[in-house]
Amino acid sequence: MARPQEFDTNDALGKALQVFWDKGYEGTTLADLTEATGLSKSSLYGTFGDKRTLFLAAYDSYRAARAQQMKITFQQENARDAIALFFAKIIDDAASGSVSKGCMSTNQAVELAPHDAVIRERVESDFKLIETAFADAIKRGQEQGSIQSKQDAQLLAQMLIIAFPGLQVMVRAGASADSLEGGLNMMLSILD
Amino acid sequence: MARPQEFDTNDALGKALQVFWDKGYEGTTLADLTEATGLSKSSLYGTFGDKRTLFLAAYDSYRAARAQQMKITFQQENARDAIALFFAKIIDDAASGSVSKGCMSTNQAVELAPHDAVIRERVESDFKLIETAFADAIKRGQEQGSIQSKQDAQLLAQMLIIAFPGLQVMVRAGASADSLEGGLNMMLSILD
DNA sequence: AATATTCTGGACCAACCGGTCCGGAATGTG
DNA sequence: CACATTCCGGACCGGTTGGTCCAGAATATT
Repeated sequence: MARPQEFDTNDALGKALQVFWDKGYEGTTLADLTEATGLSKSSLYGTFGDKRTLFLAAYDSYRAARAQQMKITFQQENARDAIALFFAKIIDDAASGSVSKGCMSTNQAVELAPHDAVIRERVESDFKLIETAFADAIKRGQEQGSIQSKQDAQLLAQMLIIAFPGLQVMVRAGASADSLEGGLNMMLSILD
Repeated sequence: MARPQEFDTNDALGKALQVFWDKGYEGTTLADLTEATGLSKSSLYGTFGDKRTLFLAAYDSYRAARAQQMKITFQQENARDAIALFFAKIIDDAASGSVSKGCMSTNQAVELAPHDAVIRERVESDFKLIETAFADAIKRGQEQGSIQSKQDAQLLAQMLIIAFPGLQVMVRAGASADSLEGGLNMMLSILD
């Protein structure tokens, strides 16, 4: 009955996400988005609504994907390895040749969160999710013996959640993997 | 002979800085700047040049002021106290009622540094300066006994320099002082 | 093949962007 | 008091912004 959509909605959302992730909200123009997705303004608008709505959709897809990735990472049997792996992946991002975009939630914590309650809520929720994953992993590690420190799991998680955006900012600013690994390992050594 | 400037250049630069610091580069319009400084476009332009030049001047004044503050903080006799004080000041920023702007270099690491070599150089230089101050303080603390850890001072400094932007991002995103203190103290405990 | 429906490209829009410029106001000097 | 000099408000500019809209192309159904 109707003409079918010629493009893949999810694919277009993913392309838009890459731009927002890289350039931020303000730094991204509609021209950037049409170029990246290959769509015209009207298709973009008809499908996703205005710029902000598109941004939120893209950001939410990012958040869901990252949450899923994290979940998988923390399924690692050895809890201490899981935590180390989680951070190692961030640093790997710095080592890979291409320009690193860091973590979008961290970027948004800086760009929009201070003046946009909707974004701030999402950012806080993301950090909380990670902190909880840390805390759970630490408790598990303390039970299984992979984490020998008897320190309070919640406090240890609060320490790690500070390191997370720290690393992400460093990666986005162009720090080398080498210079980050040393400091990270030192911090993780407190788990032993 | 000539009509004297009616405004204080440094004062105007400071006002402009506040806006850039709060809203970022892209998020700040010339209208914001004229409103904050009370100057007209032509005065702003004649005194400081274009937006980017003004931004760099404001940013550099920020960097100089912060470097000076840091220097004073690290003059604290007890090296371990100096480090703790340095971080405590960041968290105090979160506790003070007004909206926290975080650290401008951290903000710029996210906003402009990835696509602007000039800014990136400044950001990297700032982080390096802090890392060096950490390393020096740690060595000093190890000598004087205020820092008991025998770990390599450089590695410890690399750990702390990861925490720095981490805390700043958290503060800017609106984290409470309480939730940050625990994690911070845990990290600092590695110095003991 | 005809048709109804929906997609899509690009013209179009008002508002705002950073930046320029000029004419008049203000002021220190002689 | 007159003048040279500098400051400064705001008009003005071209380009870009996010956003709207419509005419025509494309297609699943009948």
